[in-house]
Amino acid sequence: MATLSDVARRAGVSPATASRVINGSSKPVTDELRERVLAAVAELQYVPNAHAQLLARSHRSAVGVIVHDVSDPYFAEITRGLQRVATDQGRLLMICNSYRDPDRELEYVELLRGHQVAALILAGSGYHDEAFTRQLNEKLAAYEATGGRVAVIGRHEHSGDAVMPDNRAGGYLAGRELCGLGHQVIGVVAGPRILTTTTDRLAGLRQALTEQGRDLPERRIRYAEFDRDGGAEATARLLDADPELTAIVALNDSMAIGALATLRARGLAVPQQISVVGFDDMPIARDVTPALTTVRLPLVDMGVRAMSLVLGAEGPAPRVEVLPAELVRRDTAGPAPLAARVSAGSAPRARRGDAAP
Amino acid sequence: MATLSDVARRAGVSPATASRVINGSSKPVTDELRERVLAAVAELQYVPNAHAQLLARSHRSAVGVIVHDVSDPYFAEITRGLQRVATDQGRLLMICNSYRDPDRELEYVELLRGHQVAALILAGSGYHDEAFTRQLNEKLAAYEATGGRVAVIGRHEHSGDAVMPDNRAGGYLAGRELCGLGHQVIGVVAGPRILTTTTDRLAGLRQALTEQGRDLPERRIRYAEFDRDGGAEATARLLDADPELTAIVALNDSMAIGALATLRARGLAVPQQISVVGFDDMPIARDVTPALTTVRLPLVDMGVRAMSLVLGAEGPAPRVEVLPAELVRRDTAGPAPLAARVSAGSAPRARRGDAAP
DNA sequence: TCCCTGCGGGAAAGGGCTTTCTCTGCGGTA
DNA sequence: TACCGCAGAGAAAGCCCTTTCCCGCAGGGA
Repeated sequence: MATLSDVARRAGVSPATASRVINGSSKPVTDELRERVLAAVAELQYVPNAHAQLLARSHRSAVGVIVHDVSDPYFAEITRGLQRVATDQGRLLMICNSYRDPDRELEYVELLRGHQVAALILAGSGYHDEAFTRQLNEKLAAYEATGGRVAVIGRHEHSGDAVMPDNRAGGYLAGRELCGLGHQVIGVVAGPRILTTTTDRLAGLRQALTEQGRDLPERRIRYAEFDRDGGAEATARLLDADPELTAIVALNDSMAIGALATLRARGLAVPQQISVVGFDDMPIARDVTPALTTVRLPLVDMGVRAMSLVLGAEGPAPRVEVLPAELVRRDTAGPAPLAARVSAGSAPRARRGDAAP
Repeated sequence: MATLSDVARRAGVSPATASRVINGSSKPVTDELRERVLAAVAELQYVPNAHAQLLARSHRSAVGVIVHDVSDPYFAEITRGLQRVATDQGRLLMICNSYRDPDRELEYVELLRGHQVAALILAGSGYHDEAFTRQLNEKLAAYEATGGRVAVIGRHEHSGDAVMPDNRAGGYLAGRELCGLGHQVIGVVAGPRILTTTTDRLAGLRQALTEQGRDLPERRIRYAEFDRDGGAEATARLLDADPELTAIVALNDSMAIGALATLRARGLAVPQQISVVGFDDMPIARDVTPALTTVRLPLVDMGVRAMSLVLGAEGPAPRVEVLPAELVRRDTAGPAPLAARVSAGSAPRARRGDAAP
């Protein structure tokens, strides 16, 4: 690879001058030398060694992002938001997939710290795991001690800037909607129970059901991977255990799509025989048939906020932004089948104005 | 940030020794010193500066990847394949989204070169654009001249290692299927015409239609963005211009999903009134209703091959691997409506054994 | 006893760049 | 004429590591 001194030699100037021309330094350089340097750069196809530059400047510019999986639409949307702000500010993003493996998450924190990122964003749910949480916080604290900025998306036991989707309120919304439609026996297709996302959404849902005089026993909750196949499988187990189910809440849209697949395979009509509510409102939700009723989270906006937080001025106290969830009514949630309503007694539909907790 | 000399000082050893301990050098170090160094590392939460390391070692290890958009399922699948091989070999991947912007693609080649990547993979279609192609090739040549390895996925005017989906054969498969089902008037929902992917798929399709005595006039092709909304919009335009259409080929699955949305909105039954064939077989294809008939490309495998090519031994001549396309019959393609068949005369269904061109 | 060998450790030379500091030569002012 | 100031260029000191080279020392063979 051609180096800066190659360029300088070829142009007949010192490396210092070459560097100044190439980086558009404020220090003035005569046009003649400038020309010569530029010509040498072109002839040698010179590209500065990024590592040498980063080493020489103390300026840290890149931002590290740890997500569960960028190709998962949930994170793809968040990443879009992150990217937008980063690009506007001329920042390079280093994106790492943890694939929901806590150890890998820890490793990536180190890796990104080693790469001298100016800030770190942890997107994706926190874990219910004491030991992991402690380790993560130690690492983050060490990073912050050296001037690194950190923001988390979703609930983590980290006391710093955070943007959080209101998962609990979202769960509540889903539950209230189904109660309002007269459903009595509601099953849940849930993600891994170690994720706070799962437990928060579940808590909101449970609260809504309790308020409406229903209950949500553990046997009507099935935990599985947070993806399409996990949803399909959990739905099958749910149906086997509880044939009188009239509604299913899937704790994310991928799982909901898996649920729809299982229901279709078993010949159950949605929403006539059984209703489904998803979570997240991924882009594909409107394109499945029937179109998915789901709880929308402002994913892109979450990314935008998190990146703004981390690139903006440091606040005196940690800032926490909670972004609201919103119910999107499409075609997978309908009134409970008459038989079920009559036998169990119907509940009035919740009024639109009811507030979430 | 703590540096290596901080660690060395604290452990009471030289930086050389500290480095040897930390990197597990083959040079022996007494247990006593080793302990002291390790302790210092833990106390200081020391993480080596990756840039300094990369500068000091001449060893280049990371691999650069330029895709159109990782969150597009097409590239997500390819990336999965790339990642798998890279991870196995302990390589870091730097993934950049060009968002189908040629200039950005050029920029990223420089960026990655600057980051001293050991190899470069260009995933995503080539462009029909002389000037761009020349510039790209210059940059790639410069990179290869310094020992960099390059592989492309998809057709590019680059004479190096390549893995290519057989887009043309795929288009042919789609066309033959629809002709076999008796369709006479077939429309195409195409991606940007500047992409080789678009033109290759179109060429195969046209060949199939021509062989079966149909034609494919330009007015039955609508070019739009290669995504869901592009597909929806192109379908609408197609329908407006040619109401007697009985089949639509969408040149990728995202567009096909957009097409289905438009057809649903207009109350056209798929496949009873109109058939749809997609392309790529993205994961979601089986979950839309009706499930999408499409042309499958071995996306993950393409990624695996490309990464293997680029990390394996350098061949004497450029290697080109063509991966076959395969028709996946699901529920969106059915026989042409009787009225259309009778009025236009039906063609016999193609035999299964027919070879692609 | 002396020399050689080999082990464990440190000194120091890069790696490619940025940036401060220094130097030269010129025009302008007293 | 002497001096000052400044514009424009270069020398050189880092940035933080890795790795080669070298050195001192202990043990073994002659």
